Amino acid sequence: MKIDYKVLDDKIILNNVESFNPEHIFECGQAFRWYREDDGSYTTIAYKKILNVLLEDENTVILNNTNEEDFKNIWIDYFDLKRDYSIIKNKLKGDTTMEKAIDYGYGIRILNQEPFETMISFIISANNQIPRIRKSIEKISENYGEYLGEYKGKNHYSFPNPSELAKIKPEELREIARVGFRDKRIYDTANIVNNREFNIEEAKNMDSIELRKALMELPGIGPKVADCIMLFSFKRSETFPVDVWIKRVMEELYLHEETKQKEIGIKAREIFGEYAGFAQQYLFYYGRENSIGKK
DNA sequence: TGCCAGGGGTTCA
DNA sequence: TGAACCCCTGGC
Repeated sequence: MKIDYKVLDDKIILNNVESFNPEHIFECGQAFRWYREDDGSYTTIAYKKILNVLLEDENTVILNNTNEEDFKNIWIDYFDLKRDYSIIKNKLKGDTTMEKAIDYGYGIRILNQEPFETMISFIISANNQIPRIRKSIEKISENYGEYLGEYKGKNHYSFPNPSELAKIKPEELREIARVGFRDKRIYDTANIVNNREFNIEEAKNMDSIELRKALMELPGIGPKVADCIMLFSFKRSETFPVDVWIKRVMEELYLHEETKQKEIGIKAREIFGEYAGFAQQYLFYYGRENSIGKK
């Protein structure tokens, strides 16, 4: 798929983009490190860069604070820009529910995030709340990441790499980042990744069954967290993470009865097939923003 | 004001 | 299968 863009100063201007809305992308639950600015744009930290994303108009997106080299090396893949989302949408629009969800979150794209950061972030997410998860990740970055600079009046830091985080003792993580009982899980997983017992580069080449199994052997990673990591940082778009929100949405809109988590994952793959991961994001955003299934 | 439930699940018995 | 779990916020 051809990408229509031009470079202007420190900006990349994306023209004629379909399916790209920063609000949908960042607030559909896949990422934690973004900040909504006063002008409605989003500033995000990834791959040791500070990037600002503005929806200029219906068909134009501006990537601020970057350059063509980073665009080609990082952001095209990060934003999944080579993928034609109209194909996915057409494939998924088999029922009125999904049609509504897609119309609502039409600008969602699944980001390709950094595996290690994604692993730790979703370990933190267990039995936790989004504002607190974000705070913990921010504290970890501030204290153990690299200073990247200031943007729009705020200092930004990279997420620490495995060798940096592996050094931090559980007690300190708990104290500084307020991660609670997840402290040891983070410490242990960071060390396992750091000493290559779990090798991220090798993991990229595993088939999905093997990868899921390997991830679930890590402390703090169960079925749901493993699925999130696979979908958001290992490009496994057939994966359908089942959290409490998706459980409610699926039960209310598709299954019409109480169903076990594992069963929901299986049914979802039957219904949505190879694009189950995209379906999950559309449903999550639609369901959560509209409080579907909430008692 | 103060108490209590509940949260992007995982782990351990 | 079920209880426990840090911590924090929102609701009463």
